[in-house]
Amino acid sequence: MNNSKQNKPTESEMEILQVMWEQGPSTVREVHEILSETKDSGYTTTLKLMQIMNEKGLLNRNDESKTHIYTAAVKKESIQKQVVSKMINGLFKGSSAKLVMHALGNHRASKQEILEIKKYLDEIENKESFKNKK
Amino acid sequence: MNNSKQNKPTESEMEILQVMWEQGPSTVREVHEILSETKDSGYTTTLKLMQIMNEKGLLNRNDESKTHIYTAAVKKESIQKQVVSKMINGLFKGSSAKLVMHALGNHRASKQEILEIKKYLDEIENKESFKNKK
DNA sequence: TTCGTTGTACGAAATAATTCGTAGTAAAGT
DNA sequence: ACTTTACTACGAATTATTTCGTACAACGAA
Repeated sequence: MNNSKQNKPTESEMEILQVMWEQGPSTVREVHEILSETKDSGYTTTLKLMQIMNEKGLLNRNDESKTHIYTAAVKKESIQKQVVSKMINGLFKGSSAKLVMHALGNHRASKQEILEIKKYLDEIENKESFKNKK
Repeated sequence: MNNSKQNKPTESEMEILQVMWEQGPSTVREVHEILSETKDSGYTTTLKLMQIMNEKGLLNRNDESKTHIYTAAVKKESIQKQVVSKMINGLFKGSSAKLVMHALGNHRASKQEILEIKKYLDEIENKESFKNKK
């Protein structure tokens, strides 16, 4: 069933996943090109990493043609969830509210975003009271 | 100047910091005791880690008495900020709102917490419009 | 004083993660 | 056909992190 679980990506693997989520299916060269903008490890390093990630089930690979095409095998949302959870439980002792305020405190959100969040909060509240009524 | 920067704690170091923030100044034994509840490495492992953290400037140490007393040398808030920022920039591409909704989506917040967040959002909005008026 | 207990120090082994060198292969140019 | 170029594979070196064994010092009890 959940094959996307349990293998939590390392730091470098995360960097690669982030590129893949942005770019969609890519070759090693493409990924490496983007990575090089902010990092200076060699091409074979990226290659090796992606091979490992394939073994781990983090990436899928199509090797029909000589130049292989990789695809993210884990959903961004699932990793986000994993990371956020860990953070709430560890650093914020279970209080998502604390995390939320920290997030908003450090990265000023636009008016537009604030509205969205409020709307979202309303939805949650409604769901809550609905549940309580049942 | 900023000696609390640059040395980002490793995974295990974070665990120790979390204990220290909860408990305040502690001995190695005290920290280790708590850690053992969820982990099974030996006493000297914790000791070594804390010694390293002291060298790195993550912990301060009072060694007047035979049994040394350690204290967190970095503020919880500063590490939280660091971690949250990294996450927003990496996983959430700069949108704190996205992170916020993920956080709230995964960890149901209490009515009380939701109110707090709303209040906080109002404050932000006000600050914003104040700034704009100037 | 002599033990047993509780500590620290610290080298070094074990493990994890990252990085690269080198070999080999297919495709494209000349 | 030969050379260059663009790939993959993969072992192995390097570096980072975690873990522990062992030595030794201080302290309190017998």
